[in-house]
Amino acid sequence: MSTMARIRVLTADDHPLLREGIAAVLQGQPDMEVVGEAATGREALLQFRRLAPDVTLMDVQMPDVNGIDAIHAIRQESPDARIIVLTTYEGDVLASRAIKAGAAGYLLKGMLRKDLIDTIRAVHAGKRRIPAEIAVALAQHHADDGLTPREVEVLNRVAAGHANKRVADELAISEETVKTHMKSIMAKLAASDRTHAVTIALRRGIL
Amino acid sequence: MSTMARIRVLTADDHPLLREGIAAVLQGQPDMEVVGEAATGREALLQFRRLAPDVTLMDVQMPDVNGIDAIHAIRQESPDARIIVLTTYEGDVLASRAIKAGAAGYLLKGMLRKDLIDTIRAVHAGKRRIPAEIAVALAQHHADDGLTPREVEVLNRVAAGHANKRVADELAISEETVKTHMKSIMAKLAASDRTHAVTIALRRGIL
DNA sequence: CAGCGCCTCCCTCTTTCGGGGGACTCTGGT
DNA sequence: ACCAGAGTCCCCCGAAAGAGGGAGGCGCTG
Repeated sequence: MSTMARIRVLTADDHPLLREGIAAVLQGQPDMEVVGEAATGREALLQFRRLAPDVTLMDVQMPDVNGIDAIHAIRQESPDARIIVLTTYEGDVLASRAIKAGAAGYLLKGMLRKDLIDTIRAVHAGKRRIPAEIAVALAQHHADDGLTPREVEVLNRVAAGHANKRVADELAISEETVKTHMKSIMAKLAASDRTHAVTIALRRGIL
Repeated sequence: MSTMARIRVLTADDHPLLREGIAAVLQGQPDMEVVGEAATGREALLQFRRLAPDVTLMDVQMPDVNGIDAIHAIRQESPDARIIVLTTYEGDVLASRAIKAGAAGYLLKGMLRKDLIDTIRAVHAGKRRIPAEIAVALAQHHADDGLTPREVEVLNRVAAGHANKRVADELAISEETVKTHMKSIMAKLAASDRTHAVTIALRRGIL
């Protein structure tokens, strides 16, 4: 046991109390240890470079640089980095982005200690661990999510209460184009009107 | 020291990891101890009755019964219960409701260990601890937002993409009345249109 | 190079919103 | 007894939104 190398874990979360909780749980495990902590995405990247942890637990919503971008950055430098996303369920879009960014595991903060340590061990062993509820959500919306950058830009302004005409002026395009974008947004999200589209987008984490 | 009674704390949060973190922090303090945990509002109420803790740490968003209602229920039975709300910042409405429900403290999950133990000690001593950022948010939207139950009902359906006419049918009132409600909703939230109203309501935690 | 997705623009027509009024009940509190 | 707030209903009217088309350019990839 003492000769066996422990799993070195880096935790990245903007909630100190949660990091404390993770540390407390891992401290009770003989085969793992927290070697570093980060409160922002930028910090996470720096700490990853410095420590080269075996497993990284990464929150998606962090100040400075968000978790998704941090995962991208880390995996660009170290394509075999083992990263687990740790989050309260924020909508399927964030989940799917995290998976696409290269996360090997997805943990909900509501999960138990056992799930945490199981997932860490599994991911460290090179496996992937995506909970069923997330997988289902991904499958359900696999085809549709894809709003284009322009569409997101339009929807953002619409959510802010801007009329089509005003959005058109802001983006320096014609009102007709904005209406075209709105049509395709509502079709993609299966929304009955612009208000519904905004509701869906906010709940899914698109906006 | 050993003769001094310790502050008995109950934690209510649906995130086991966070409860673990709190427990870990309090374990390091000689004058406090976690005597119970709850994962839902209902559990929190039951545990409170059973344990009569000195201080209760309560999350606002929990399954079953939410934190605000749980605070109401507890303070109705024990008006001198000392309760601290613990949450990720969800918008000022939840904060103000929690304060009104009788919370003596408001803690953000992003806060440090020191803030946690300081607030617990202060609240246990009968003081109130509301962070400046929350106080400012409360002052800005001074008199709460004050959407009436009926208005929330209307806005909920509007958020779901229902036209005024349809909302009218669902609530068995005339379309004119729905329009009147929408006018007052938009005025209260200072929204430029229905879509903006929904955005604001979702971000503030009203919907 | 043909096709596809993205972005852009235009037209018509109907429905829906939203601003501006006013007005009637009922309730709870001063 | 009175007044404020909530909830209801009604009017007019201009502006916006949405459903229905069509259409062209541009960049990427098979």
